[in-house]
Amino acid sequence: MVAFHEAVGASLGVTAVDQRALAVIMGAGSVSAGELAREIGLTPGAVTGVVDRLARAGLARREPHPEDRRRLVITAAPGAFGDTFAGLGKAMAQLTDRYSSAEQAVIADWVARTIDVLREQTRILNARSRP
Amino acid sequence: MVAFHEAVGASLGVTAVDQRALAVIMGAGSVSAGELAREIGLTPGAVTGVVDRLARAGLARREPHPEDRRRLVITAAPGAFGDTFAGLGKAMAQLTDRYSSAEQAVIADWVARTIDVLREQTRILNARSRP
DNA sequence: TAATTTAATTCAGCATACTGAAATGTCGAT
DNA sequence: ATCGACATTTCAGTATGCTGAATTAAATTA
Repeated sequence: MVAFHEAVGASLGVTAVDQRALAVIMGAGSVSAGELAREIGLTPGAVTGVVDRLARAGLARREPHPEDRRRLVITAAPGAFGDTFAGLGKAMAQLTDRYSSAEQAVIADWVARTIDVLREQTRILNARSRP
Repeated sequence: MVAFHEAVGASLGVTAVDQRALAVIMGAGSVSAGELAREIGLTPGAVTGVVDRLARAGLARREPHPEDRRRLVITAAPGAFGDTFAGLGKAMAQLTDRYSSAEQAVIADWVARTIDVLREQTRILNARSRP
């Protein structure tokens, strides 16, 4: 999975950090530059570059905030990963079809819990290395 | 999962490439510096740095080749990820216990097939970006 | 034995992305 | 209307890791 993400990055000209930023953006729906900076642990100055690269790759949009003209509204571009993830989506859909709905439920449960485990372990590691 | 790997890297002072190199080393059992260079797509000069970092982190060993003294025998250090992955291993073992052996079989099957899908999609992406 | 090829390392030069600070433009409060 | 606070960008300086070439050492070939 890590190799796949590296390949996606190389293919689109974005870094690993950029992709994590995009995940944050998609998770939140939309964020400001400052929120993004706090969320991914970078300075505001670095976020400009992150959003630049995501926008250039067609993965995110940078729009003015309707009420506060200092702020940005950063959103994921609709169908952001379109071409890049189309192959994966199709292959995974095909894979899913091999299982009964009961089996799919078990798999979904396991995946959700595995994500929780990874999140927690990531938190622990990060706490250890930058306390 | 990508965030976890980044955290592992930060915690051990190794890069994403280093970790992929380690995966290659573990997969092959042992490799020479030149083989590693070809495998991960770097110049021999860069491989010196990769092995330096892996060795410094205690993840790999650099030993002389018994028959050809120009070559290196690079191996993964026994119990390489020990501390770093101990928490993950324990948590995942606990998670596994929640499922019946029939369910575990379904999950294992899905994971194996998902890995195949990711491998294939990675191959396709890499072929597209560096043809 | 001498010449050539091969393996790994070193090093200068280069590219990339981050930090920290200054600059710009905008909001809210007095 | 002015002042201070805030959001983002810009920019110089810095760190990191890669390439490509030169270097060292060892094996192979003549």
